[in-house]
Amino acid sequence: MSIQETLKLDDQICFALYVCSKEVMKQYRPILEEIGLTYTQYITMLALWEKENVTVKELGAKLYLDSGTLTPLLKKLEAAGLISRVRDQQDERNVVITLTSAGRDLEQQAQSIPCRLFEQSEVSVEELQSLHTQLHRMLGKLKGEQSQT
Amino acid sequence: MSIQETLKLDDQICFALYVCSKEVMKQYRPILEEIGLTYTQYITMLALWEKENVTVKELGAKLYLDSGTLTPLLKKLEAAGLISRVRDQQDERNVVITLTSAGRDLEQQAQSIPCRLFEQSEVSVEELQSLHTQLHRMLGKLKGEQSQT
DNA sequence: AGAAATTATATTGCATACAATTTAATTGTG
DNA sequence: CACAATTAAATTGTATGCAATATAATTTCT
Repeated sequence: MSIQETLKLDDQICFALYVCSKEVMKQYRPILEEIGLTYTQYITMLALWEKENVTVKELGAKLYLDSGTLTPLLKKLEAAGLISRVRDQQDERNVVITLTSAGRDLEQQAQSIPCRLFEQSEVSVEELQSLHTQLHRMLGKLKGEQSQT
Repeated sequence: MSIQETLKLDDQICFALYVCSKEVMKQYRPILEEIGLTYTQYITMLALWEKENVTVKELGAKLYLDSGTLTPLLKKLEAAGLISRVRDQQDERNVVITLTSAGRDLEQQAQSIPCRLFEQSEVSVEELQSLHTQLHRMLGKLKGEQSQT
């Protein structure tokens, strides 16, 4: 009776998460289009601006994506001139991702994006903060279970 | 300095939402596989168990999906014998979705799914409730903006 | 009534996601 | 050292998602 004991769509937290995530991505789309990135390409660049010279594996761990998704995506970013993909001479199994100068320059243009999104969101800082905290907590639980299995 | 004023990946609420949604869907996958549904097919069936005899348009509004996604998905559910897609005699533009008896029977097998997910989630009812409320509130804001535009 | 505008699906094209398999390189072991 | 096991990417196949376009049916408007 409390929670999760019915099949009603709007009672499903999974559905709220799914829709909320998609709607937020929809807000990003026109803004990211200005700098020529899709949403997934954007979070990939965020990860690389934070730390480059990473392998596909490391990048995938941070982004929760596997090589099946990343390989073609990284090839597109490479074709766009934002990154380079080079086999590690030390261990040829690894492909190391580096930013090009164009990729590094793009960070400046992206600086304003979080603020722009926040401003158009009508949501208070407290509410976002609280949501953020809860999502991270839940994520921790989800990851914990998996390693348990 | 407070929130959303940096490009750090883990500071982005959009990323927390995106990852959390994917991880939750990952939890569902093996359970839904038992009844032969993907996650999107599952939420589509949830919507239909609640109210059938709906058009693709109405279903799309409830699920936040357009005909480009729904048409092929509904054809698969039809091929699986769970639903029927029939042109409305009154208005041939509409396609009305109805459950077959197999589709209706499947609801029984799905009854336990929310509970099973909750039990393996390690998250408290209060936490889920709170997250759910906040997601709905944010969703309301996001939808509000769109109609404004 | 008949053309124009609108509406509901379907289709096409592009970009993810992810499981499963393949390939190539490296490591561990007898 | 040779071979099995492991590991990292890439590839293949299936299923979304969504923008843009196409198609067909209905409505509106003159």
